Amino acid sequence: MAAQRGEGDGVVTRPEGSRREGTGPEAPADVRERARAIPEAAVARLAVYLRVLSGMAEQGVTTISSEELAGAAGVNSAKLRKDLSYIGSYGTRGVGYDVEVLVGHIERILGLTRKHSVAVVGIGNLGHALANYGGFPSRGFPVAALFDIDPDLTGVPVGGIPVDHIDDITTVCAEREVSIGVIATPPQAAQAVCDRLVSAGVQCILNFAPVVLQVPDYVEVRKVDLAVEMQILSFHVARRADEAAGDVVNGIGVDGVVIRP
Amino acid sequence: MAAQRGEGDGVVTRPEGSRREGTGPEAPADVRERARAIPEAAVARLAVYLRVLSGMAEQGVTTISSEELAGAAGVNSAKLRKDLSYIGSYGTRGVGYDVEVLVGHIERILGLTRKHSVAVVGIGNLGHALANYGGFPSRGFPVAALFDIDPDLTGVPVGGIPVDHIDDITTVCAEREVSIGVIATPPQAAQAVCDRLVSAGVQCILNFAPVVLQVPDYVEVRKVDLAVEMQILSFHVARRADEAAGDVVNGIGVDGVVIRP
DNA sequence: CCAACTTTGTGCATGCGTTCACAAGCGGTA
DNA sequence: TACCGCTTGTGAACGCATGCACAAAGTTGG
Repeated sequence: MAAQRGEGDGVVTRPEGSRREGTGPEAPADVRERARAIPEAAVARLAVYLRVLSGMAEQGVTTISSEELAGAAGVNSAKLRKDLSYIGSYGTRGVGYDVEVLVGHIERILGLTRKHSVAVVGIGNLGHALANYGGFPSRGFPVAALFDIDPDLTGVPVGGIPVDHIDDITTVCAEREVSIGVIATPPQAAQAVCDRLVSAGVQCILNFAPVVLQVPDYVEVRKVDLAVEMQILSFHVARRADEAAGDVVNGIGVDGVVIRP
Repeated sequence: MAAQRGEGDGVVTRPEGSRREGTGPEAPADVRERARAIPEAAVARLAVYLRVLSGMAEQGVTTISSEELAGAAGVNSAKLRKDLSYIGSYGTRGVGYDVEVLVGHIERILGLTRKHSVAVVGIGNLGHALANYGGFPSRGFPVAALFDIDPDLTGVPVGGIPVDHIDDITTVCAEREVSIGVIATPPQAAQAVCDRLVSAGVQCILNFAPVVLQVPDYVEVRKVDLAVEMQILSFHVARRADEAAGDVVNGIGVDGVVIRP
């Protein structure tokens, strides 16, 4: 047990849980890796900054201060500066940041200088919406392939891209160099689809199905779970209702539920 | 069997108030406040546990250990137990958790004992998908209203719900007691729609538009930004490519892009 | 009824992420 | 050129979340 080990290893702590691999010897954290050790939370915000900056650039803004950009992105200016400091020092003290320059650097860090072909699996309501979503191609994520298990759908183009049968995932993904897979299937099918994508070499997956996917360590999964989002909001609604009611009937929620055991 | 939300069980363990409060010369930790002090991250995970547990219940599982549940939810078992401890002590040592009981308590905490009517604004591709999405009503989030700015759409039902004009948001939302607003409009319209929802009394918003919404403090906003998700994945793709390429040609990415100037 | 075994609940330590506060650096101005 | 005001970049403090390890509590078997 490496209890008192304070430095050196353990740069990335992934959720261990149930992985399919044994405790394989990970790639040792090398030096270059550390330079790239940008907090996950910061990466998400960088994407937001990028969008704001792009909008600014379109409006002809050439320079922006951390205070302004932070306001537009909805964050604290200190946090913004720290986030930007992870990618380098590209501001000018006393002036601010050059919008164009910053856009370039963020795009580089986020890997947007190369195209990332996307495959969408599951052409139901959501799949249709995703296939037609203009936001993907316009931002460097061309939808290169669509898949469904329904033979009636295969061959029919959706949003200009023909639908292939799910059995062809491996070959089609390899051919079109798909690097990101989007799962928009019913929950029952999600894990199987995920497995196929992984065996087709896809290492990044965006999962809309309400299931917890089991993947090897080297695969990156992000999930968008509408039910979870709704329930988080529900929690806040309830909290608020309790607050309001709690002032009157201490300890008892509006619907009679005991709040404070 | 045990009443899921009986009024009688109120007593419940009140641990000898030995929670940490010595460190804080702050305001005396409000008691009711504590019940509410569930970390945001834990709330999100509770929703996941709930889904897993519901699935277990359907399969006839009556009891589950923290280890099993944690595995199915993709988290560490210690974290799971800590998350559950935030909502109370409902497990049995040596045995595990009663699935039904746990489901009941999580639902109560998440506020799922009451219905939360949802309004979807913007009936484009995504709006259609959301209106037809079965996951909402089945989980206690009935879609009570749809809105769009296009007069051609108003009146036409989508997924069984008629579309109202966006100008009627205030009255319709009040009538149907909408508590959660979903914004699926183009980015340009999002802030205006948001403002209307807020003035209609909606305090929780789920935003799919790629903009940072400005709202009063008392309004809770959660955002689902596909572009950001894709860019985070892109970041990981790039990081990986750098790793691979960096070992061979230091500083130069596989496609010739300079990675570390 | 006791002993051995299982699993929860939680105190504590660790590490990450956020915020504060300020020195360093740069442009403008006299 | 020298000074002044503004803004960046970052060291350090703080707070929250995570993971570990174990006592407490309950069950099972003899």
